[in-house]
Order: sequence, then C-alpha cells, then structure tokens
Amino acid sequence: MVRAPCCEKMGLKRGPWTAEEDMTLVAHIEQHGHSNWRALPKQAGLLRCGKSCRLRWINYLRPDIKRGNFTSDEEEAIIQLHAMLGNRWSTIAARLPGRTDNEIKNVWHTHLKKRFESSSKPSGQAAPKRKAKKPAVAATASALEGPTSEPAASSPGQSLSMSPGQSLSTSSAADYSMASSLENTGSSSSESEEFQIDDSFWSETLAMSVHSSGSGMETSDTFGVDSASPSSSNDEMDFWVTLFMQAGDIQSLSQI
DNA sequence: AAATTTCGCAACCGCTGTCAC
DNA sequence: GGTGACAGCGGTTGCGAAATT
Repeated sequence: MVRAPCCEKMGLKRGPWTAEEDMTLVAHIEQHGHSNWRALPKQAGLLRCGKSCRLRWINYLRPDIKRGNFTSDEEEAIIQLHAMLGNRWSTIAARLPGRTDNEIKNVWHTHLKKRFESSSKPSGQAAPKRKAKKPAVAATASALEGPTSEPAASSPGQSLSMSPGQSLSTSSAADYSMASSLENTGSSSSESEEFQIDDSFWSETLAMSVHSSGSGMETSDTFGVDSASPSSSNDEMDFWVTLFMQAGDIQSLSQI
C-alpha cells in the first residue's frame, strides 16, 4: 500500500520543541482534545506535523506522566515484563503508570539491557562506567517552566504526578495499587544499589492479574491506561499478558 | 584546562494495524 | 473485498551534557 508521507515536509518545523510550542499544544488539547492528530497542528497554529504533536504530548506533555528517576522496583518490573513480552514497550508502559513507552525503551537500551545481559553472564559485573548525570528530563523540563505550563507541575523528582481525578481517571484501582506498590518501596535507585524487589510487589501484581481475568477476558479495564485508545489489540495483549503471568504463577506453584 | 569519549534523552522515520468509505 | 487515511508502535539517530583522559 502506498502511503503519503505523514506530513508535508515543506514549512513544517522539526527538532526540539520550544516552551511556546508546548504551551500552545497543551492549551489546545486541554480545550479541544486530540481527536484528530493530523488536523490538530493546523487548528492549534503549530508548524508541526500531527505525528510530532502526538509524540510530544504522549511522551512529555501529558499531565499524568511521572517524571524523575526510575525506582529499582520499576526497573525490575521492566526487566521482568520485557522477559515476558519482549520489545512491546507500549504494553510494558501500560503496566507502569506514568511511564511512557519511549522512556522505558530508553531506560532499557541505556542501562537495563546491559545490566540484564551482564547479570545473565556467570561472572557478570554490572559496573557502570558513569553515574547518572541528572534527574531524568531535567534539561527539557526546565524549558517548560512557564506561567501556563501545566506539565511543568510534573517536575523532576516528583514522585507521582498523577492524581485520582486526573487524566488517569479511567485507570483502575489496580493501576493505583501497582503504582503505590512501586512508590512505597521508595527512593530512587542509586546505581550501586542492587535492585531487589519486594516479594509483595509481584504477588500483588500477579494476584491482580489473575483476579482480573477471573471473569473472562475483561482485562482491559484493569490495565488500560489510556481509555482513549480504541485498540482492541490492547485487550488481546492484556489477555496474553495475563496468560503469561498466570503461566508464570502456575509454574512457580508447580515448583513448590 | 582542553580535548575526547561516552552516555542519556528527545525526536524522527518507517512500518503495521485499524477503521471508514 | 479493496483502498486510502489515520493512529500507534518500535527502531534508530542526533545532539547536548557529563565523565574521562
């Protein structure tokens, strides 16, 4: 199938977003929503293609995005989920409230992958050559600190930017319990810290997935983060995730 | 202190899936 | 059923900043 380019290259801006562009986009989405990404930049008066606007919103401007370093529990969760799901970053992201697929993908490729690979080797030494240089996204986040910049509220170091009445209102209690489970273990991970996961985290996580699948395949409610996404493949993926999780649970039970 | 190397992150590109006509 | 438009996803890249030499 031949497709037109996602946007006309002529006259459209590329590269890093400015604070003004961010504010324009946020203001427009808050007012009109984002039912049509392709038309949105024109309506908002942005010289960007819809794809770029969507990406910026999803990965950075959404109010429910959790900023700051990944906790060791989150990192462990990513490793576990990646082992089950492979490079299905969006699916993994759906299990980590407030984290984006892009962010998770970056974290994986930058250090989790190395850590995972080195830990899978017999004499592996996960010795990072460098320490983390700064809180995640601090650089660009500062550009957002403006009068109307709602997302600036999600500043680096903030532990959990979403609130129950916010955009995640469609998220289930399970998401929140997972989030709090992740949060409760507290502090951001230091590189020297061995990542260890509280047993209760996985038992909770597995329990909730088993519970949610108890009445069939109604898992989308439980895990869905973005209710706006109409994709039925999400439901299907949830089904498989649940299945994987159950399988893991069953295996672990059978080993007892 | 300067040059070089390495890392982390934001953004882009191209492909696929879904939906409407 | 075929086609085109759109949204979404995953891989990749470019660049700025930090660490190292």
